[in-house]
Amino acid sequence: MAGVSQPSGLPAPSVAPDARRQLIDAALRLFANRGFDGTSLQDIADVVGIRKASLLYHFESKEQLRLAVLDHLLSVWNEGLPRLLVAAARTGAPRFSSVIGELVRFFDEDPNRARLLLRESLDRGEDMRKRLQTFVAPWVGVVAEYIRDGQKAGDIDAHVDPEAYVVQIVHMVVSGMATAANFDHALLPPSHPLGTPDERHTRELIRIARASLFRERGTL
Amino acid sequence: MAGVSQPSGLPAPSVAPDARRQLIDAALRLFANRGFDGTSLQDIADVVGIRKASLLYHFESKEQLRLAVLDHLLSVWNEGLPRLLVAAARTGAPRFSSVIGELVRFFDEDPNRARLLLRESLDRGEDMRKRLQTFVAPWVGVVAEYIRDGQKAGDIDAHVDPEAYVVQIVHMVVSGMATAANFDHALLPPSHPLGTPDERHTRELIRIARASLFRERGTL
DNA sequence: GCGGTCACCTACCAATCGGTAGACATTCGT
DNA sequence: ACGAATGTCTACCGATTGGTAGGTGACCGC
Repeated sequence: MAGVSQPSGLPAPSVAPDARRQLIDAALRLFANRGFDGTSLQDIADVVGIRKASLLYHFESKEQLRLAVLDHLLSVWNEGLPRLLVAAARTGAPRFSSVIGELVRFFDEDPNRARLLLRESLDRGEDMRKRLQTFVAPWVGVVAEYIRDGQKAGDIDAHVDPEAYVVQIVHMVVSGMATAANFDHALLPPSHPLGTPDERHTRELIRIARASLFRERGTL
Repeated sequence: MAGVSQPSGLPAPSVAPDARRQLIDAALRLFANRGFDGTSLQDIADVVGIRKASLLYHFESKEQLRLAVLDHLLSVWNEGLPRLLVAAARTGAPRFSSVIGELVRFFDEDPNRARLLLRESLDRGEDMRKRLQTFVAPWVGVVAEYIRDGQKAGDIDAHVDPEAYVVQIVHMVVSGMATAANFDHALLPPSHPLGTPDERHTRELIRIARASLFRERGTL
């Protein structure tokens, strides 16, 4: 039935330098946009151009592919971490701009990252909690400590709850990037003197983060 | 038009008057927690205690059940809208507290609402965009107008982009409530002098919203 | 030349998916 | 009392799912 259209004798050796990598990339994109349950192994194999059975040669199960995608994402995050901590080592407003800039950049580079993270924490909260505890919690602690320094020095509002503040901002960035295209474009007029919905979204995000942090109103 | 309740003309209620309602409730919970694709009609029927075929008597397809769940959710939202607009009709700080309080309450009442909304905008952004445009955009406009009044009166920061601000805060509330249990508990220590992670989350959310809105630092 | 491993393939499987057909019982207006 | 809805059931369907079995060719060190 359903005579599978065997395209040909498949003469192409199909270089396939890093099929594994290609599969992870395709899976990231599909998982992020359709969800884990909404994506079949067939879908992923089709994108890469191999058979489903060949996919299962590289990853012994769908679950393990999921883990590989997540591991890959977190390793990319870890690569960028030093740069972020360097940014956090500055002082005052430059520090603020640098840190939040690095954060935004990571997800702006590929919004699928934000979508996947959001989906994972919806689908498998328990697993995600552990991962966040390992990969993000220490970094949150570092930034929170910088905030406490700022509070002692007097340039950061004493009412700020450092950890909770960082978590909220991260949350805002992640979920914002994940659904910005849908959410903001629906609620913000497409053309406006202040700019495109995306621009207004990002600008206001940074304004909110800054205005709710420093004691004195920032000078833009 | 979708007649909500028959004007006493139809006697029809009969034995299982709320099978439909039960199914919608169960579907909301399951869709919110496992996603649409991660939930089978069998799962939903099991929760209610009927057979899958009986479910399909009430909803002619899974897709229509999805739409019914969404319609129900938005009708509940619409029921609460007047109260929210009354809150918005106040002035100054009380207005702020009332509005954001109503918003938080809606999702706090049942966090599945936030989870479902977030999932829908990830899974079917296009559809969600239209729904938001119909049900939320007008309300965003009203609140934004109030913010503009406040800016003219001088008690709200002139740098605030009214629409973008409202969207950001709504975004923060929705995605915050949707994943609070996982996200915050992972990154905030379970016991802390400032309170539970939930308390700190909500308190900081409101602080951020307020501090980034008013020109003068609010006095709590 | 030869065995082994790698990376892919075809062909298949049991389970589950959303959905249909039709029997059966209860309740209703007439 | 009776026919018609209404709501539930059992039994089934074709398609798709994640996963397995086993074959084939290219390339490797020896």
